[in-house]
Amino acid sequence: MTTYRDVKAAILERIVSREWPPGALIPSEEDLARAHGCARATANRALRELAESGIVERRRKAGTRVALRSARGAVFDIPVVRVEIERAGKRYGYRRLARAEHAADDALIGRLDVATGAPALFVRCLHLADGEPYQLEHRWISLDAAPAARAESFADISPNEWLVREIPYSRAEHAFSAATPEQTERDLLRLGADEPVFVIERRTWLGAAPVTYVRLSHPGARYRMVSRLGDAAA
Amino acid sequence: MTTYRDVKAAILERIVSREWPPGALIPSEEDLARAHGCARATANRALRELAESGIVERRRKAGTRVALRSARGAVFDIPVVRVEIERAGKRYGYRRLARAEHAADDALIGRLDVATGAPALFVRCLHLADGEPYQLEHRWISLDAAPAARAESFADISPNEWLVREIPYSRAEHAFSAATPEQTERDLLRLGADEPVFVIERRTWLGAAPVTYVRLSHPGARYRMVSRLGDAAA
DNA sequence: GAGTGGTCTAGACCACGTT
DNA sequence: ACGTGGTCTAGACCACTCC
Repeated sequence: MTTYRDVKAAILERIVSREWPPGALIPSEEDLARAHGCARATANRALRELAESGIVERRRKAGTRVALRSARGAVFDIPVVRVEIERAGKRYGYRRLARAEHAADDALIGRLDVATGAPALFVRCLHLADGEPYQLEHRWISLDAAPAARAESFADISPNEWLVREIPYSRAEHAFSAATPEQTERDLLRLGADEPVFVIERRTWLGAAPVTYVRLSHPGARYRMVSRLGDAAA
Repeated sequence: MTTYRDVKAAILERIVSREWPPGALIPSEEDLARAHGCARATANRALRELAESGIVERRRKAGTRVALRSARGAVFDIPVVRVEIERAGKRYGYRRLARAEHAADDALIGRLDVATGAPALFVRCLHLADGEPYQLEHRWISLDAAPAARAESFADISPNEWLVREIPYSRAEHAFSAATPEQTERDLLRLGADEPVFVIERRTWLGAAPVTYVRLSHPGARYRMVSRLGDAAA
């Protein structure tokens, strides 16, 4: 039986061998199905998945071509920080530094995408690995989207973990950057004089409603964010 | 006609409304198909795609559950730098700073994953936006995988762009980090005294053969890498 | 207009893993 | 053992877009 994986591998093999170089036209679904002795749906799934991972580009009538790829689709997993630390074989530590309820001001509106005066909860906390500062978390939670957060002190559980358990989301936006830490941040993360921070920002939505904005900073010199390996490979 | 998108949206809607909270069991493909009056294959595609974007988790026999999601699948596009600059409405500039052929030494072997003594080409160049340094590129190319690079001076075209045009790849690995620049880098990027760099590293393979390792550094305070918005949303 | 991809259907068989 | 997901088939109709 010819599977869609077989077809996918066969196509990838021709691309890799440069028999079909970047820009080349790949046979139509029907031709591929005939050549491999399978149903058109099978060839379709192979091509569709190759297109999803950016290896080929498809257009009706124009056909399927080997993509001239820049470098699309680096996929990153950002795990719960506790899991990340424990997976590295270290002891996880947690300290809540601050918790306060605010009405949204202008600065927050830009980040959390809520209306003026909307109730929001701010939490600052520190995650430690083997007692060493690992990640500093600044978090704003929309109390409209997650009213249950009002009853939670976050003294023992991090907002990160609580949200994962309690509030789903349907859309997320991430940004990565490098920054020079402010004095407070430098002290909390016990950073060296010239050491930068690696910053992950995330905003999530539940349907149309913004749920949370978080800024996670790591000691830059000791942290690397590595992408999941490409799934397109054989 | 009920499409797989309809089914997907209907499921997402119940997740978003918390009718099916994180951890909840979702009806089986067969039940969903019956409920929506569609074929099982249609329900299957809806659930499969939701699983691919990490919204649900599937296990044979155990069924499909709303995922307890950390934050998986932030997808980043890393475009050709020239395109990135031009899309921002700026004038693109390019300067090749160095080009040299080496046999791979230990340091390179760790990064490029080639054998000792394998021939490699090193290129350093600078990309500018409106005359301002934008990105510094350190590149090693395996001459086994891309022998044609030997004939290319890279005086007028960046290795980035040349590789995209000439050599396909089937797998890539990315890492992002923050770093303190060395003096040379600081000068080339015209960085302020305390300004960190945002570093993107990429390794690519063509089948089993390593193709290239590149380190791209940006002025950290002026650069943000933002993820494509989630595709799961309605 | 004609070729290509996009999708649906109804049925089938199999693999896996929980029970 | 049995229920669930994983996949294939053969055929069909439609939508887009290039010529």
